Amino acid sequence: MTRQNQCLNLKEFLPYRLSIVTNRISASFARLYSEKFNLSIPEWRVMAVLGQQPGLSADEVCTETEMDKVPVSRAVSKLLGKGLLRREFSGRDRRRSILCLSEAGYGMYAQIVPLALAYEEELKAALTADEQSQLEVLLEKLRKL
Amino acid sequence: MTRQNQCLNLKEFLPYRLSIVTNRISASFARLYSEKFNLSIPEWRVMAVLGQQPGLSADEVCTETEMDKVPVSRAVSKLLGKGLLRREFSGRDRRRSILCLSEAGYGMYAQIVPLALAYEEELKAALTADEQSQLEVLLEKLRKL
DNA sequence: TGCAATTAGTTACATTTGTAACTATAATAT
DNA sequence: ATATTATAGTTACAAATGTAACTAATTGCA
Repeated sequence: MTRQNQCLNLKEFLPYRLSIVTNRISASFARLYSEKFNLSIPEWRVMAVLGQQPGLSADEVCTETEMDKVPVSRAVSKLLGKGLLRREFSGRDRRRSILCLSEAGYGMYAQIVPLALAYEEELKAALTADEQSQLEVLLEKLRKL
Repeated sequence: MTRQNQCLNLKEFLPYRLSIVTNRISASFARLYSEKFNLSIPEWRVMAVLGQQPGLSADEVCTETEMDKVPVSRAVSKLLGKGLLRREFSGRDRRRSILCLSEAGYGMYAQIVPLALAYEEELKAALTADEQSQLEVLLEKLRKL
């Protein structure tokens, strides 16, 4: 048995390739909003989900974004501190928070969304229409694992 | 102009979907080797590249793995401490390190490689042959961005 | 030669992150 | 009713990470 049998070609290894590509994309998109708006990745994620679905609890933000509750809690308190978020607590269950973007938060969100969409278009522009729909299918299949 | 125009559907947003899928995959693969062999992700990456290409310098490990030199330096010193790596310094340029897996390192590497390949097979098993080759093409195109 | 600029790698410090413990409220069971 | 368990969210502490400063060796060039 030669060493070749026990060798892994990292550059062809699927999890590795996925993470290289994804990390690059995440990082360059993050630069877009962190430089201009001074938001961390978790902060942006919380804003993104609340922009679309106002009134979620912190817990619902966790499930929507697949984030842990600790980073969500920290992002929420930072966003509250910056005045980008409003928080109430449910009357029925006083543990449960009700989170919405504030006016300032919506203003910032409305500025970031076009940047995000433009960035996505830029990515898609590198792919043919067929490849774009293939990517949809592939991501969906891998997600379901 | 309605709010809908400024709204981003996070679940359909490409960078977001990519990062969810990739992070899940990375995390579940990392569990495989971190639980059994107590390796961090950077440590595994360094071992993986040296298993394939013995004798690289730390700097070359950086370029091969797309890691920063600081995490590489830390991973290397941990691996040296665990006896999984051997290090010499080049005679021609005494700054330059020459890194190889030790016997123990090869032993561990040889145990992890089959796990890695099996995990990759498991991922690929969720895809048809066509989809597998599409994924190759897509990753390559996105990488080149 | 010798002095500035580069390069390889490490260290220090601040920031981020993750795990686990904790508080407060609500639901469940006896 | 009350004790137990579960849930929402926060806090504390340890570990990981990134940026920038640092050391040591080499190169380039005047």
